[in-house]
Amino acid sequence: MSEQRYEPQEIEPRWQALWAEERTWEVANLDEEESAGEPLANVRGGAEHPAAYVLEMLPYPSGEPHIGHLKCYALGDAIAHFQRRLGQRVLHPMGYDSFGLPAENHAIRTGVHPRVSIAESIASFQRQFRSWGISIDWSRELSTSEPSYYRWTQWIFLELFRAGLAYRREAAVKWCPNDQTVLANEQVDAEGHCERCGALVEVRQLEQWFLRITDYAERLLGDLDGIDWPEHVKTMQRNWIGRSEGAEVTFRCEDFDPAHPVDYPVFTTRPDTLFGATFFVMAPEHPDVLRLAAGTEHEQAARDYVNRALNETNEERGNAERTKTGVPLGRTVTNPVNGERIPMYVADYVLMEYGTGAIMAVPGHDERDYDFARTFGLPIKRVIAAPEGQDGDLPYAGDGTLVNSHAEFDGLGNREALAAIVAWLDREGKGHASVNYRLRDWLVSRQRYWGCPIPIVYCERCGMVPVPEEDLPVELPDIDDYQPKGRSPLAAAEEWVRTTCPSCDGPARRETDTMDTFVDSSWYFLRYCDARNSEAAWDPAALREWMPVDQYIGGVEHAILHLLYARFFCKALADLGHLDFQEPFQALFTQGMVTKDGSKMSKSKGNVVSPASIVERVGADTARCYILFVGPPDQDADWSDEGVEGVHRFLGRLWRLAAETAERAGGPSPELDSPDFAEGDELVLVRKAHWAIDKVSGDLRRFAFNTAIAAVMELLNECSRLRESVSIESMRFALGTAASLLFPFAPHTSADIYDRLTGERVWEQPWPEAEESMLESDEYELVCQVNGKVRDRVQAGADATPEQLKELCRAAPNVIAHLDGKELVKEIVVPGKLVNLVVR
RNA sequence: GCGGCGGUGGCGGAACGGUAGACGCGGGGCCCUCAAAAGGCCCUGUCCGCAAGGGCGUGUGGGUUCGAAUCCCACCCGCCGCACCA
Repeated sequence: MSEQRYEPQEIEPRWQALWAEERTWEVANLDEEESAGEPLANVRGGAEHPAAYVLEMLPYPSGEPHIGHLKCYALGDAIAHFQRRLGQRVLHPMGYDSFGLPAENHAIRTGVHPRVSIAESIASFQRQFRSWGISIDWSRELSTSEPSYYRWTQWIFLELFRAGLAYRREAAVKWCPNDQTVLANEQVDAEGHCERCGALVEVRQLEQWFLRITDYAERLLGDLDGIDWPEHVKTMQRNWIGRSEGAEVTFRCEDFDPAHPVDYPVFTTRPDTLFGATFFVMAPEHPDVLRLAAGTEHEQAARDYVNRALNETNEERGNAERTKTGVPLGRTVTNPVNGERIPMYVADYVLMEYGTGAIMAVPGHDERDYDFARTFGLPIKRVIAAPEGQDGDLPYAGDGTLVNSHAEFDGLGNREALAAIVAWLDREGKGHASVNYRLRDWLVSRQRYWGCPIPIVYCERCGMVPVPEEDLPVELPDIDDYQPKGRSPLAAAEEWVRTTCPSCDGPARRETDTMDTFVDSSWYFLRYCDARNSEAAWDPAALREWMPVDQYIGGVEHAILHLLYARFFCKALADLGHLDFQEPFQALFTQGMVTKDGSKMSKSKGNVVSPASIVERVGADTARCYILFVGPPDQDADWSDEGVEGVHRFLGRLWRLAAETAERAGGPSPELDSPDFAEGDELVLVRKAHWAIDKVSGDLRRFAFNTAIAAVMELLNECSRLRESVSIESMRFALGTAASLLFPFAPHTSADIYDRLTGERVWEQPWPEAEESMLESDEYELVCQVNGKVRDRVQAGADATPEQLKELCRAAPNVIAHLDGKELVKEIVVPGKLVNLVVR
């Protein structure tokens, strides 16, 4: 018998070539399949089989894939394979998020067109995905920077524009004075520096494009309840949306111009403390601040303060620890509930973006207002008394009884009073119940080259005009100079910019900003369903077949942005009649990071593990199994080369024992049935195989890949232990089962083993089912406890009655020793497990 | 500060309220070999003991229970997210 070596370098390319040749993982849409006549290999009976959509977040193709990609796709592939073998038609596509800053920055440095560098990266990603053996339907591959894709990104933008969901507005944006460009939020570090050049970022007022995601705040919040996502991701989204219930209350300013009083609404979550308002504060950005201060003794001070505040970074302003600053405006407003005139201030602790940009200050019951009042010597009034026995020191933010307010409300519990005061305000026309959100509209314009052009032209006569659908895509022109100079590099492409108005044929200019890349990735999962459609973004029938995504997989770093934007797109598109579902991702799995020596892999730390080198050394199956075996996939995992070796040894042992068994059996034979009349060691091994089927199936359903692989290891250990004492048939069954179970994790090795043993294709086999009778045995080890401590173990029959079990336990030698001279108080029997004797 | 997650051998990690430490790594011993690599077999929480066996053990302190890593209360530590959001 020849000694055989496990050689993944030979095995893996062989199976990859077969899968590529036969296009094994392609699935057709049902309508295409009917007309095409020739069903693809893995379309089993078409419509009879339920559709499943398994999707990993699409990669940003920069350089080469890293270990995090390997983990993500190994994980998704395991799920996709499992679902296929459960009889589902599985859509498992791949694409590239290929617009974006890294490619553009590379172009600025090297002069290489982003299209060229992106194409190289994509080629590298494709090569590696194939070398990892990921079961991808390549017929649906897409790249967001291709005109055939972004044509539809533009179409969606125009749909949103027509619905009023895309609009232009002046806003404060991040501006880098060195690079002369607006920056994406994600390009500004925590200290407010430009990620690229390190300059301190400024805030500028510029007209920008926004998407009206705030219209969807309530639905984005509410619909979280109906989707199967990790709780922490839902929590993050809830916090980000930041819903607050309260009231809008109007304060009137009459001393600015008594003939024309001005009303200033404020938002408060505590209208019950309205009687405690002793001053009023406006944000420095509030448009009326300077007008109010004009002509008062505070005019200059207010002007200086506003200027200083506007030039401060968010980081400085956002620091709640520092002493409160502000300047009086020399004006007063009237508190609507008691007619008191209270002074107005401007202070930077009030934010223009939240609520109305002005607040009523209640220093007795709000910590920030309290700090401000202490600094400026303003009155602090208690209007809520803490319950008996509780520390009610001011500022007191807890519940209690209203005091010092008004005869009508004093003595009420504050929650009750809140409702009563809001009702009163409503009746008097001075306020109403209101809900506020932290969520802001999504700024989508970028003064950047490598992005999707915004399909709008500006005409002197007609104003802002959408590009007609038949003229899409507005293609991104080639340019020579990628350097941003305070406006989009596209603005220099004069020939491209100059155009004619679609509406009046007069001279017009194109929008030169491009879209945030998060727009591109907010709908790509829809395009996969009908990726080659040149007539429309998708055929609604294709979406009905596949959407929503049954299992989405990716990193937590997208917990808010991408996942929130994609949800918003679906809701908006559904409202416009393009979709008939509200949520894109029915279930979400967030994978943990892969670290090295406990820290994040990075080039500067020199601790980067390259998937390509691992695959070259030990094979893709080892790499994939290791990364799933090392720990629960939602947790961070530390890369260990020794651990990789361990998994490699396991695959080698499995493969060698299988190859040897196949040889001993005289080559492959198709039947792989569970041997019927096994006994002794035979039975032990066959039972172990059925146990493994049961264990791996359950573990796969709950994404416990680490314990699933461990179960196959246990099965192999049992095979090794019993190799001399069991029949070739039992061994074939056990090893074939091991390969079958391991296929979702180590597809090449498993396919090879299964082929050697049976001559059949493991991916075409249905997922094995454990025989119920094989999961029970007629004897088991009964644990005998005395006072909850294990004292002995004895063999017990599966059908023994509780009485018999007690009897067995009492007779166990070491139990007898512990019962000596004690009084038996109680006997607990857990059939199949243990007996616990309680003694005194 | 608010919210979320976590704390188990030398290490990664297992464990429907029912045998704590599966599986793997690392370590030790042995076999094969002229030797090594590769491979195979055995041991491996800790302390006492020749052994049989026993004590102690899941961040800390309490509680519920016949029985707690698991449930409850209080606390300590670590990680992540948000943070002057009225």
